[in-house]
Amino acid sequence: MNATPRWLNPEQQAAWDGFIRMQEKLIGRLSRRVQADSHMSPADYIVLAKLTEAGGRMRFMDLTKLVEWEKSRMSHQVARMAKRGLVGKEDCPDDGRGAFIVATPAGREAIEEAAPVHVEHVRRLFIDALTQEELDALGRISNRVLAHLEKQPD
Amino acid sequence: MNATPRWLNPEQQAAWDGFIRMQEKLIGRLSRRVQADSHMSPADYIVLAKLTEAGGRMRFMDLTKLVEWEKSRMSHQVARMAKRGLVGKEDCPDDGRGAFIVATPAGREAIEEAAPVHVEHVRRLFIDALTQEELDALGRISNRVLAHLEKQPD
DNA sequence: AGGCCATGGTTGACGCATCAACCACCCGTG
DNA sequence: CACGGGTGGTTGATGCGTCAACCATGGCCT
Repeated sequence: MNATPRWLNPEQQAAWDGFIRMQEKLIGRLSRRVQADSHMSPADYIVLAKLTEAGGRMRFMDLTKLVEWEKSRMSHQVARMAKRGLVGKEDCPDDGRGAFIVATPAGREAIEEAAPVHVEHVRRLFIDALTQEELDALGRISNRVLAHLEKQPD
Repeated sequence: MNATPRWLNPEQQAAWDGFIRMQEKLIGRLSRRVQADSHMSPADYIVLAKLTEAGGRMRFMDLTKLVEWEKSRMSHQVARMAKRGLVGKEDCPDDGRGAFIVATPAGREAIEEAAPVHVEHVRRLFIDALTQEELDALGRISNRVLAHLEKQPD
């Protein structure tokens, strides 16, 4: 309805385009590497990482909140991982609805093997591209955007 | 194999975590908004945008290269979009294998309606969070990472 | 006790992305 | 002409993410 929508100015456009392109390529490459040399999806990776960091046994919803996912996503994810033997589910005695999700030995082994490879790729593809000042700047910028998002409706 | 893998130092880790978190939330929110108020996926959006920018009619592979996708992805995407009437396919007379992909009137209308809404969300969620200097910094950083990625194997 | 909403978690359908295999046609070379 | 390799494009299987609906239990309030 707006006859002259407020398009981005060239600098804004350049920043946005560059960011999008970079983010797509970087994330894409990283997840394909993880997949290829750990036989794990990024989702598998982060779930196992957070889960084992927390001792390898957690309530479903706690884990879900920890990684900031919605429950349905986690439910599907855990189901797939359970089928592949990376985690198990146990009933919660205190709460009839609840479930614990538990890293299996295979799961622990998988993440311990994957983690150093993963960090090495992060370093190679991302960290090594930038100076520490640039990293700091990016960190600050990211946090500003995050803070902004939380104040924003929707 | 490495007894003491080179973990990231705290500043590096902070930058990486912040970036990842920001990127996930931002992209997630933006694509849900696009979906919700244009009934289009981000993939639909970018394909239609690039296609109409280029006049609304392009060879399949040219379009694929333009958006930097792999052909199978584009093939599936175009098939879905064709089914929904956003684009059409035409045979290429000069090259028996080739295909033109063409924006339909419905496709043009859809993108023209979606574009201002999209840019408004980009502005609201991202641009408005940052100063012009920060945008410039992010743009430079993105380009450095992109350049680095291109030199990197894999 | 009964009723009600919130919480914890699952399910199914659907669209998207990737991989690997495949088909069809073009073109250069012998 | 044949044939071999490269290009253009499709297909099917599989896993991931979202949405909406759903079920079961728990906790509160009267």
